[in-house]
Amino acid sequence: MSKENKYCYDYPRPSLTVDCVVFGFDGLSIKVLLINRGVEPFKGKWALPGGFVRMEESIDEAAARELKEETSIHSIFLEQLYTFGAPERDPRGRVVSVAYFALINLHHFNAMAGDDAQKAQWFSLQDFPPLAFDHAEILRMAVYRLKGKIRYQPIGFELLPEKFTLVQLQNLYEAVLEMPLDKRNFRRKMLSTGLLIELNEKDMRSTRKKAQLYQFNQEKFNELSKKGFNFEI
Amino acid sequence: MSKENKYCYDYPRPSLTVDCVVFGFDGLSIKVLLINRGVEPFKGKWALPGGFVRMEESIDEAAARELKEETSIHSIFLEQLYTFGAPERDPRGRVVSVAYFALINLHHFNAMAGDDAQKAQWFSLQDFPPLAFDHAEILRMAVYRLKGKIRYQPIGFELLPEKFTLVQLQNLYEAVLEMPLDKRNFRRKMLSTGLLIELNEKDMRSTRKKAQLYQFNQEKFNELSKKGFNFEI
DNA sequence: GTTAAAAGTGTATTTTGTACACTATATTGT
DNA sequence: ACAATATAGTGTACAAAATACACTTTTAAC
Repeated sequence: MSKENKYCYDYPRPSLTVDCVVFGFDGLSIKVLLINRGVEPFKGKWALPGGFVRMEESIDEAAARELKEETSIHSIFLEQLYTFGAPERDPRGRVVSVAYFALINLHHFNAMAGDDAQKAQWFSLQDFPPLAFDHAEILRMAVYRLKGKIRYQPIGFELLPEKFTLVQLQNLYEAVLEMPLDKRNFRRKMLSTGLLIELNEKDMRSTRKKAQLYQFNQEKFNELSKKGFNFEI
Repeated sequence: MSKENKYCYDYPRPSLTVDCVVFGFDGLSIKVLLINRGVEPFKGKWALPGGFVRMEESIDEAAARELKEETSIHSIFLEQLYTFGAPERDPRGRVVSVAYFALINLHHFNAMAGDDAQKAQWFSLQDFPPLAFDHAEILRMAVYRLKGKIRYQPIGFELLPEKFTLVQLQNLYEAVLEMPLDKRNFRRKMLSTGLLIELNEKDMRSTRKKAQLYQFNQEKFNELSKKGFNFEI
């Protein structure tokens, strides 16, 4: 059981895995990253990146490690979602899985993963293949969490490049919430949080009018959070 | 690993436990139910009720079973909170624990548990003993969840008897949120949800003016929830 | 019947949310 | 060079919700 085995109870026990729901945003819609399984069970099927938790690592560490091993993704927003433990969820036997919820911006992903992760592919949330195990249920819960959380935590910025325009930010919110938002009201509300740094630059990618660039003010958010400030959009 | 062992991977694996944070309300303050441990490690210390997950049961079932075994409590509000998996959280070795979050009203508890659960005791959240393992951290997260959730989900009713007065309900909210609330605003807001059934009875326990009794309208809440209604206090 | 304890009630003000349409700027095409 | 076009950016009126605030009613105890 462990080096310090004073009170060992050797009950039969479930295996423990982690599974990561990684969301990305391409400017138009939210995508989820799936892996084509190379081994049985569900060989050839699409699944969430994940794997077994090792004895010496925390489950947070296991999630980060598996994500890196399977997709080359590292150093991104990653938090625990929910633990799935129905007895028959895995045909290999009793496997309990701690699901994680991750956000990445696709430019960051392309830089990091490159052609490294051939088995990984982004899928639209409106149109994705059948998933292995109970991963469809995990994905459903992750989408629900994302929709809920983006309204009261400034996590949307994790899905955008460091410098972004208000139009990009609004497109992101509209994609996540699956509803149109009023441009003027959205801008007023977002700017009134005081969490956007207005940069001395314009967005050079546009072929039309250049948009103002902003950056998320993480320090200010941390500071305000301590004082009980609540982000709400 | 299991009867159907086609793809068995026999990695060393963590043990899996469940721990339940049970909250009760005595009319004045929120209490948490703790168990005095009869066995090592932490023998004689106070801990959250919980125990090992069995091979054939889901983790939800394990939480309900352990709660019943250790405190005689059954059929109460019980939902998953978070999974704790730091490698050194248990001196017995690698033990990952799925924490649950439960609400019960104390009259219900007394009827159910009676003198059965001598080892169990209610403690104030302001003044509780040192806890075994990382249970203080689990409790901290449960309190945080309770405070957050009571504002956007009608879970407070789980802590009250079936029939309650608005004064009782307000006292509960004030105890959970640790802040005074305005009586008239609270009543208006609560009644405007349409989720309270006004009963044709008065509270007979008071020796002064009798208060109107209400009951939570679960069916109406279910119905409204389907239509995207949001409870908010 | 006076007192005391607890329940119950309404309004004015401030803040926040919502609905809504045009102007400004930079590039493209002629 | 100028007209057309695509995108960014801007303000106000109205409705709804949150907040602040103090007295009256009821019932039992004495």
